[in-house]
Amino acid sequence: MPKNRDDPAGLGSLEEIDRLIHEPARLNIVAHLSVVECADFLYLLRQTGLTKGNLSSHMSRLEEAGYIAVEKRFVDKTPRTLLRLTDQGREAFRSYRERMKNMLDGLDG
Amino acid sequence: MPKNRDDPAGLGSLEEIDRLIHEPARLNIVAHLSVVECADFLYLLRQTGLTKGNLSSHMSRLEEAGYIAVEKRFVDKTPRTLLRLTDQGREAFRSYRERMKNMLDGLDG
DNA sequence: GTAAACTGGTTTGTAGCACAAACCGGATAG
DNA sequence: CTATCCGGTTTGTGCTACAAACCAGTTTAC
Repeated sequence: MPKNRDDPAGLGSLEEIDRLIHEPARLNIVAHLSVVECADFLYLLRQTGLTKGNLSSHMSRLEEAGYIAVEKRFVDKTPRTLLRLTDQGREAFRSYRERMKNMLDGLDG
Repeated sequence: MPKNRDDPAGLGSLEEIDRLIHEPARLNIVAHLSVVECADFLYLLRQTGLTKGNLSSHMSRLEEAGYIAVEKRFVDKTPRTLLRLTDQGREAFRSYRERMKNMLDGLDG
């Protein structure tokens, strides 16, 4: 790993951190999606512990960024919103984890 | 590691994330301090790439939280500000890293 | 001298954002 | 008909990260 005189802690990667993913609420959402492939609004609501409004707005932000795809359907007359990570979102998350891990690993011998 | 039916991704720890440390600018500062034990303002300014105002205000927040100790001295008629992690700050950072690592490790098999 | 520029920061103003409360359309219950 | 629940969205607000402006003191130029 590159860790030279000007970057003794190997922390250069911190400057390029993706804040859209770094935010805990969204990190929570994205991490859950990364493991289940597809989840509905209510499932994420329970798992993340977010409020509905919060989940909704973070969902919108992730969608605008192209990190998740949102599909709204009706099942038995009631709406159901399905979320899934896009390839772009999956890659962004992979990259985020890599950076973060590099930083954390670089610190404790 | 506890990873039960209600927390399939082992993400419970995200709810207790220390936002004071999680913020990239401060994570940057704290991580640097964790590795050098003691640094002055100008060194951190260069290493972190923050502006002076930014570094100053984050420094204040970390100090108020008791995470760092700030010592202001005069050296050759010019002011010098030294920062170092307190035991509390060191422990908070250790805990942060642990949570973060657990989460990241729990995701990629 | 004294004015101008530099040094080592701090304070101030503002734009953005996370959060929860209030809201909303539709389905179901009484 | 009214009320209540379901599955969310929109709105209001308080916080905060950020950089620009500022400031006390020091060195340099003249």
